[in-house]
Amino acid sequence: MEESRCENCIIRQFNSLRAMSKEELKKVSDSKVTRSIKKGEPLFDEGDKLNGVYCVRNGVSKLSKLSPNGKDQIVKLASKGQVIGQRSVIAEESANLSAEAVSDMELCFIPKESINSALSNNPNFTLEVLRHMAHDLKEADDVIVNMSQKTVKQRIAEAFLYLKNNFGEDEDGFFTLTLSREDIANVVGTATESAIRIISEFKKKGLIKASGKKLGIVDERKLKDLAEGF
Amino acid sequence: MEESRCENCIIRQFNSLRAMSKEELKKVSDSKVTRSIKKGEPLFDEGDKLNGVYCVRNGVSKLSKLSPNGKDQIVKLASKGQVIGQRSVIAEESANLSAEAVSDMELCFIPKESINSALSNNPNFTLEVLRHMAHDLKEADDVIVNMSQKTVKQRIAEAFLYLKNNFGEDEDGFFTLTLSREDIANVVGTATESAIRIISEFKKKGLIKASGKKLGIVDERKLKDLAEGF
DNA sequence: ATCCCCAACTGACATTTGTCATAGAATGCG
DNA sequence: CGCATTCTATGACAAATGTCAGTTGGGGAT
Repeated sequence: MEESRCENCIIRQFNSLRAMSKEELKKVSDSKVTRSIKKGEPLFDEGDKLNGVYCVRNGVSKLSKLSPNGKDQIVKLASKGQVIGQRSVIAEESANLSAEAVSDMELCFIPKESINSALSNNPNFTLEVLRHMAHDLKEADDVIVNMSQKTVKQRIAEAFLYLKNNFGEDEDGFFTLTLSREDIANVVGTATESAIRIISEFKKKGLIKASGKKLGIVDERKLKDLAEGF
Repeated sequence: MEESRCENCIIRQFNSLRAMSKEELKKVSDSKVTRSIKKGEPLFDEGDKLNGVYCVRNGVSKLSKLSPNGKDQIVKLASKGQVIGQRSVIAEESANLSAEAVSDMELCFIPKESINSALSNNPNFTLEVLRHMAHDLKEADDVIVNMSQKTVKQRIAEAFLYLKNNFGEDEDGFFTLTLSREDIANVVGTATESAIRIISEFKKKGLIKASGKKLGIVDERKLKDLAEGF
């Protein structure tokens, strides 16, 4: 069971927990709860009060928000090493987004008390969290620009590049993370049918490939050009 | 000149500077430089290295980003009490957005050294900044959802409500902040002509009013319904 | 005042995107 | 294995939005 101690967990190297002291990590480790979630199961819903944060050990979760017209917008995909729910815990607000597993997941739940105590006692940790959030904010601003200024076609091209760069591909060049067409549509903010049509078009043009539900990139250069508007 | 000392500045009550200690504020006050900017003048550009942050005393600045297709997307409007450039200074990155005055402005430039020293020495301040950034991040997520799921008409309706709620109106019910049609278009992420057409439509329907360049809300109820999709 | 210029506006049209309907393919389940 | 259900796909059409072209009008400069 030694590997399940936060002090020894490699995952934390990727997130703000690395700025915690030995003692703080011990406290976190003692209070944490490991959870397994199957693909399709919810982690929490928009409006829920979060009593802590989730540190992703394995798998991917989609963070989405329901718009008034009834459609889901996926705002972020969180995978290994990412911490989910920080924002709500820090701002002491209920969750702004809902989280659901898009692949089987393992995560550690860390009660907010552990986080809060570190935040008020360890300036290094706070600063580290702050830096992370500053980075997230920049990414969010970029997404705003993409969403409002790029065409659906450009955004889907970007989504493909994003899937490759963030989650990788297998030996055959297919994405490690398999998303449904509906999820892809919800990432780029369009109708499922539109997404499917454009994916078919990309396939015909030889930019991407598909096998069953798996998708992969064939011509990255052209896809990049397309995303930039050429 | 007493009023120009940060220690006595009311403005700071609205932002994270309120969490600074007396001594820190003194240091900030000694190192700060007051700047006046006329409407239309730039504060800094995307990619610039910021050597500090700006605290807005008066006026409004638009923070925008150029998309690859050559159009400007306004991501945020910053007014009295807001701090501009925090994100870049904290993340130690160059500016992700460019800033330009949309009305005459007065601001205080605070060198990053003062900020950084407070960040590493005063956990309360760091936490306060963190909370602010968490709030900004939530707002950004909401904007993402709006941008990708709402129609241009809905977004323009929202923009009007936003202008009223954030910058107020004069005794005749016109917005305190006057934006050009182009700026409005860039806030909601659409073509200037589309924005103008929809504004005309709203005028005809008696939802809003216009006098010269000034705009104002007539029927807030209906405008809200429209923004929500009814 | 007059001219000039840029912002505001309008029309016509092309393009993009959403919606509805339907059919085939894949998947899970008894 | 066969059925039901969900996902993928495609066509036809409607609606939303962008683009281009041209007109109007008000404010500032001289």
